[in-house]
Amino acid sequence: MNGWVLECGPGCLRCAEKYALRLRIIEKLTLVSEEVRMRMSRYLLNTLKEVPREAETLSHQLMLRSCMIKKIAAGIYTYMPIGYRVIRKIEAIIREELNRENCIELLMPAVQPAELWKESMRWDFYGKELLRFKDRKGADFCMGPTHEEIITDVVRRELKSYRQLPLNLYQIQTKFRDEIRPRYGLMRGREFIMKDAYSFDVDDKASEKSYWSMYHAYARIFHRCGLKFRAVEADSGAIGGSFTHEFHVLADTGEDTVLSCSHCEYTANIEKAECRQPDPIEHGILEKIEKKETPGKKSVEEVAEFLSVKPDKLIKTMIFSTQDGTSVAVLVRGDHEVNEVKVRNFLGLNAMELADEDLIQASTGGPSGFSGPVGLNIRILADAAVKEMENAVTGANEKDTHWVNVNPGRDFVVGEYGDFRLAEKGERCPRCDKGEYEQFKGIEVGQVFRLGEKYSKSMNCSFLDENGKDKSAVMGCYGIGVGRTAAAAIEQNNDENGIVWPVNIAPFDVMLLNLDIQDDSVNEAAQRLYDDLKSKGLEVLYDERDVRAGFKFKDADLIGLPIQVIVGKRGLKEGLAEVKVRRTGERVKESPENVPAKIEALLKNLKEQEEQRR
RNA sequence: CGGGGAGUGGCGCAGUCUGGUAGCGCACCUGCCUUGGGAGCAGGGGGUCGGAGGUUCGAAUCCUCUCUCCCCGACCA
Repeated sequence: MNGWVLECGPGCLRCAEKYALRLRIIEKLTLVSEEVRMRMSRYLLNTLKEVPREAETLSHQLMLRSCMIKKIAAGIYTYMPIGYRVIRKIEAIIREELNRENCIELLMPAVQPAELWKESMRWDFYGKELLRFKDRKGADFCMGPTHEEIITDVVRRELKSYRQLPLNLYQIQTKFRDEIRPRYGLMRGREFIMKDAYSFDVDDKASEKSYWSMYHAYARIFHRCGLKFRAVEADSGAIGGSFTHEFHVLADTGEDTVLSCSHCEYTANIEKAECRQPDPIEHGILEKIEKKETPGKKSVEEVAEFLSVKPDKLIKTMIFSTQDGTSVAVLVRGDHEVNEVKVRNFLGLNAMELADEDLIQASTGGPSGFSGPVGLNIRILADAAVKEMENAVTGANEKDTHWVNVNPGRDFVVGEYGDFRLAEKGERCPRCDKGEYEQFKGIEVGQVFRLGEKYSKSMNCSFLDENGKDKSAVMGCYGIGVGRTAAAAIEQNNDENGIVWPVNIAPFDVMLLNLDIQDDSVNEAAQRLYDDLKSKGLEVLYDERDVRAGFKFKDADLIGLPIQVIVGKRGLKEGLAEVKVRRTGERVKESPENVPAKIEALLKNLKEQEEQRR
């Protein structure tokens, strides 16, 4: 093409000095490779005007349209050059922040032998999510969905003395989980890049310290990624452990629901969110219990309407079947919902499900829709709010019949009262007296988790303490979904024209648009700008393709680099280039010499704003 | 795993009911023209119609089996 066909590179003596400078900058940025000139015509970045049918969510659509990822199979993607740059940026931030907390990076195998999983008892416990296969000798292996087994094995071989602790090891690696239903692109893939870290400490107290140091590292990481997020208290699930926080990026398309107090710091996953103890009521006259016919009225709404009472006068009775085949009744107020996670944790169960028609009939003597606690002979749990109910309505355990004027204590006995319902937005905060719950949708991008001695005990990872006594290491594990973080960032930063990358994780800083590649003076100015920007350490994608201006504008907006520099015949006539801020659409004209400084100032500004976001 | 839907060129789709030798838009290549928000005209390349079997003179189209993908639900760090 015109004038700059000659590539200069590391071998070019004329540019040797400039080159050395670039290499130094690159090292600092911890990006592995940097091309001499990021020319769009020589890059691999084919944008799509139309949205592939498979893409449901915005981030997925935009990633496909901007050529960040290509699907190879369900939940399995290639990270295309521009997508991979984003991944590397996020990884670089993670590395910096973890290293600052004295975490040490290593890399464990993706393929893991079954024997370690059998040792930790998870070979049988982990379901089909674990992709298993045999080698040529018939030995069992799996693709690692997580690395507790491997890291515990690694550390138990090395760990001898309490003097070696604390220890926190991490890796950034591709994991595989054979999800039932992968979807939403990188948001929920089967193969995905994850940072996982594991801490080892002498005791609970030290482990808690490690936990909070990771918690704070995570907060810094997501702030630096320019994301609005919340650290939420979460259910510790089947892995077991005392407490855990999930980091959720706030986005309407998130799959998780998060409740957060408007006044205090309390924030929790809806599975975990506590309900405030109900205020005691003033007791009135207890009416006489009475049977009413309620033909065909099964749901709370139907019964309430039929009997002309409010739903909160009803006691909803849910029958669950447990692992051992017994059934449990859970009572909640008619306008509340049972929180199965809370019930399951209270009962110490791994699995529990709603009873089917047969079991309901067998447990209560009546059909579903008419269950109630009166005369019920199975274990009964009740939400605290039920205790404060009077003259309530509930099923009579026979077809088309309900009791009215039912009173707890008088007409039925509850085994245990507790917090068994889902919290809702607008409710008063359980922790402070001033706030109420606000609700968010969130994308879980990270989790910090205390494992205790679960793995160190079963796999015998121990050390000698200062008294020469053998002790199990106290562990914690900490994950960040790297690809999911990228997807969440798009979910949170976009407009009708495309992606709006936060500065710190944008694939490049600047999109340089050359609008008149036939014009020598424009070429010369654009090229000089390119070199000036690069020498300032900025990452520039140079669009010098032979396409119309409109095409370049559309692509630039779609790809969403924070800053666009537009060089064209028109502006250059007045000696000016144009600088556009993608996020705000703000445009300023500057003489080319001033452009680099202007951009640096704009980027600094953007960065500060983004890192402050909450 | 239950329910629903779809597989036709790189992407988005029509054609399938009623069988007759595959088409449109975008993208790509060539030329002209145009050139600050995804231009226009002309020409061109590319598809064993997911796969296997069957029916038929003839199958993208009808039948059987199979694979893959998507959506809803249940599940899940």
